[in-house]
Amino acid sequence: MEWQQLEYFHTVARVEHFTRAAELLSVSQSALSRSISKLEEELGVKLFERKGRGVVLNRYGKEFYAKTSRSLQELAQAKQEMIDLLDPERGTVSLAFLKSLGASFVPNLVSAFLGSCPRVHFQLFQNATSVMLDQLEAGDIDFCLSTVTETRASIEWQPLWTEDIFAFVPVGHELGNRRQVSLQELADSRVIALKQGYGTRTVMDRLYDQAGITPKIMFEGEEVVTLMGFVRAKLGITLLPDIKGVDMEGIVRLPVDEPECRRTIGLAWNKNSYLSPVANRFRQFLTEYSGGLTLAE
DNA sequence: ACGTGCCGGACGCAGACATT
DNA sequence: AATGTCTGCGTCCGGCACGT
Repeated sequence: MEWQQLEYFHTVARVEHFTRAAELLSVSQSALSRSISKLEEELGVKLFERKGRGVVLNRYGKEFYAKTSRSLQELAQAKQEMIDLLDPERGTVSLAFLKSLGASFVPNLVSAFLGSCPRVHFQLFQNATSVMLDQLEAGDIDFCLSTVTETRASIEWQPLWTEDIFAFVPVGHELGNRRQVSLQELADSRVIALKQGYGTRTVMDRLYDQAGITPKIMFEGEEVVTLMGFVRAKLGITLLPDIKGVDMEGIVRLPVDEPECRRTIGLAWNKNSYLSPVANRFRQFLTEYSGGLTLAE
């Protein structure tokens, strides 16, 4: 049984006329007649009563029509969803990103993209970098916007920009009045860190390793706001990029001069997965958008 | 008798598949 | 890769049934 046969059958059933149905379907009347005959033969039952100059569904035809209607609707809907998904003006982009980019960068990025493609739908996720890369490998998302750390065989990274990482210490800390510090000078301070798996945590671990220091990790968290709360409560220091929208009361931000503390933010995608036209368009847009930001800074 | 509509045979074309 | 064969689906056209 073919999808086309069902489409022919439903058209004839609706208009109750072979010739008019054939016109609607852009086939000859005889071709339509044969197609319906073949369907009836396959089902082993006649579906139409030949009545005068037209045809009407018999009780078997009515039954078959009712049972196949939902399937046809679902197929038509699935077809339309595929068309929408692939339409660069209307598709869906699924993007996972770092929580630290959720305060302003990603909202502004999405807003700017929707300015040129208002009908595009976004699916947004926030997770640790390793989780997002797992999602990419599984084909659950199109892109991951994160700290460039892990390299995996199936993942392609496009670095977008680099940003400084600062030491955040509580007001009253012994180095709180310094204009800049080295990581070595912070070696004795207890550390409030992001959990393992977060890209920025990986960067932090590498920096401490580079400085030959084993960090005294006092607390591991998932939210920047929580980490800052612990710092404010004088429970330790943390290393993070300068994140907009975080309450800095009771906290001092210190540039770190040794070792060079920076992280690279990049866009990752699965090079073995199909990227829809709208996803490709978004990637191109993001490249230009982040390039403009870098120039502006 | 004529017009209209369905059916079915003949034939052509294109794609799938097997063979060389 | 080229060629031959098979198969499915299309059109064309004549036959038949039925309504006016």
